[in-house]
Amino acid sequence: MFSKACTYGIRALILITQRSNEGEKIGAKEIAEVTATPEPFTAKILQQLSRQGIIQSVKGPRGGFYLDDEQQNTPLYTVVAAIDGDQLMTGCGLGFLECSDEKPCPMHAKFKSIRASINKMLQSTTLKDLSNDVEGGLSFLSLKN
Amino acid sequence: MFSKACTYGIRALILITQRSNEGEKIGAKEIAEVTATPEPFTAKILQQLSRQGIIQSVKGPRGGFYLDDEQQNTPLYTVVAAIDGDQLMTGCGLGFLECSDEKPCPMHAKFKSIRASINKMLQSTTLKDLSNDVEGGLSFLSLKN
DNA sequence: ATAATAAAAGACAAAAATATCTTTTATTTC
DNA sequence: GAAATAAAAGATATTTTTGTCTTTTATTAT
Repeated sequence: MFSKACTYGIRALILITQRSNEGEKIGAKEIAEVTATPEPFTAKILQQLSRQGIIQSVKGPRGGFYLDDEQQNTPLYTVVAAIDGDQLMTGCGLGFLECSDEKPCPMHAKFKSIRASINKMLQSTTLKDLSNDVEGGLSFLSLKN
Repeated sequence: MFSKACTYGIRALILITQRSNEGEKIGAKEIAEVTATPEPFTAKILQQLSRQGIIQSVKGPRGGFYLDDEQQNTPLYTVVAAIDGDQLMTGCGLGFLECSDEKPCPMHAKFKSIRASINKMLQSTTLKDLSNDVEGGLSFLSLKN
């Protein structure tokens, strides 16, 4: 469903959101450790998210990554689109370019409601939502791969 | 969502089902042309599906691929599992191994109903269903990529 | 039997995704 | 200002996916 880069990115963002709420920044090394992801690869993804304005970064001692208040309201949709593109959310399930309601591929109808619920979920779930659940003990970010 | 191999495989299977209903076999070359897929790659996927008992194949002149009656009732689930595995249907959305209802990842709850509808769709849709829609003009298999 | 046909198998090639390593730049602390 | 720190950037490596090509095997038709 999502690429590894995307799952690593989401995991990292949830953790950064948590720390940001505690007024802390967090470095790539600790992010990789806590989220069980390969550090240099995760660092690359964070770089990309920073360039795209999804996170803030500060170089140097006591530097690291954080999210400002506005960024904590970023919906998952934006994150997934930034890393994986929007093929999952808008593209044809069988990979056809010309597929549409008017000229549907054989899976078009079957896919429609599924795509709708994926989109709804991605648009209505923010980083803050996910981080709140972890904070409240409803879910866990530190699981093994 | 699906790999290219999987979308090519599904496209091919729908066409083979149509032809099988007309009592015809169809060769890899024509399959690739009609479904707009790379021929040798599609041929490889068909080989794999044949080994896995999802399609029948006959070598030599007038040979080709076809589905027997039972195989036409194969649900998409079986096809997707055969080509892509069942990570999409059963795995964790964030890629964690240990994710479960008891110890859920941050996206677990959000994903649950989506995964359920994906599974339901894949289990309840057969190759024959999809081929019937194409046959009835409700959907189209020959679209551009 | 022979020739023609079409899938099977296996080797090979290219591209994309994943992962790592090194050097540079910015920032902070002393 | 110098040293230390941590992200940015860029080069490189590995693996997986996608795609192609060649040879072999089975079948059919003549």
